[in-house]
Amino acid sequence: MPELPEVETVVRTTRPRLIGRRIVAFESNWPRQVSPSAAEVRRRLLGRSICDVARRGKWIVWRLDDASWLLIHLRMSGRLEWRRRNRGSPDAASAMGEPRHVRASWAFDDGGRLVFDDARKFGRIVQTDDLAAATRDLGVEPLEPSFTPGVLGSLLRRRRRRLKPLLLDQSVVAGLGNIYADEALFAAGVHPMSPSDRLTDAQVRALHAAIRSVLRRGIHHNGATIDWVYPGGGMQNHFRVYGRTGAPCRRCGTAIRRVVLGQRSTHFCPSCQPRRGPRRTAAARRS
DNA sequence: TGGTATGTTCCAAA
DNA sequence: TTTTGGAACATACC
Repeated sequence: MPELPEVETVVRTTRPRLIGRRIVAFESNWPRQVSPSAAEVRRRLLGRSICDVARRGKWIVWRLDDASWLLIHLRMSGRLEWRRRNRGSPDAASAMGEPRHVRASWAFDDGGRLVFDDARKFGRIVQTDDLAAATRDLGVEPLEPSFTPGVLGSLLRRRRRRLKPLLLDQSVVAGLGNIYADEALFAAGVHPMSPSDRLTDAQVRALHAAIRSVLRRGIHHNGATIDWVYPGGGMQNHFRVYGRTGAPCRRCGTAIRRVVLGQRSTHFCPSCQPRRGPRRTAAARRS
């Protein structure tokens, strides 16, 4: 379920229940996803209190009272879910709908228990004393004031890459994923295969505004519910291109096309997102 | 059965 | 050097 809006929703909904809580237990059933190691993370977490819950790109960031940090990445299928403290039989737990793929869990001093459920085991849990080092490779935060059209333009123009894979590169812009990249490119009216150094200033400004707009809309709708992984969001009802292959473009009626770029499905309107850029009027050419 | 999946990393090749 | 493609990770769903 995890792109920036979904992660932000998780952060906002878990924050009030996590801040001030002391961690009294940590368990991991899939040590490969825990760094530096499950034992070390448990040793470092036990007894610590959570001072803040934030987000950096697609990472959930817990600040602990010893100035250390716990980072959680949901990757493709991770989710955090509150459970009551497990004190019944396994049957009782399953009757309560215990998630089927619990890979890790935290118990807190108020009796709460948070589980990390992750069918595909791609998720990551990282303990660190150096947040800056741990997030060194992440690019600009697209909703921060520092993300300006000028910044985006310079990020795009100092490379020559196709726009779609570039937007998915977390070291360039942190937080965009396959859904919101497609939606942003549509909203900006630019073709996903456009070379990043060939956009006009107007196109850069449009893409900048589109990125912020689709992410804000995603957050407003609590993210998108796409499959069995993430319930609760409503943004999927507002997609203009993602998952709409063959359906008529809501703006012009042209059938939405799907291509594969960088091994990812890419959806776009061939009419609203022309490869050669929008037609320029004679007046615009003269100016 | 095969294709697809909201993510990332690593390596090879162009 | 930069960019791209493929495989890998692991599981579920249609």
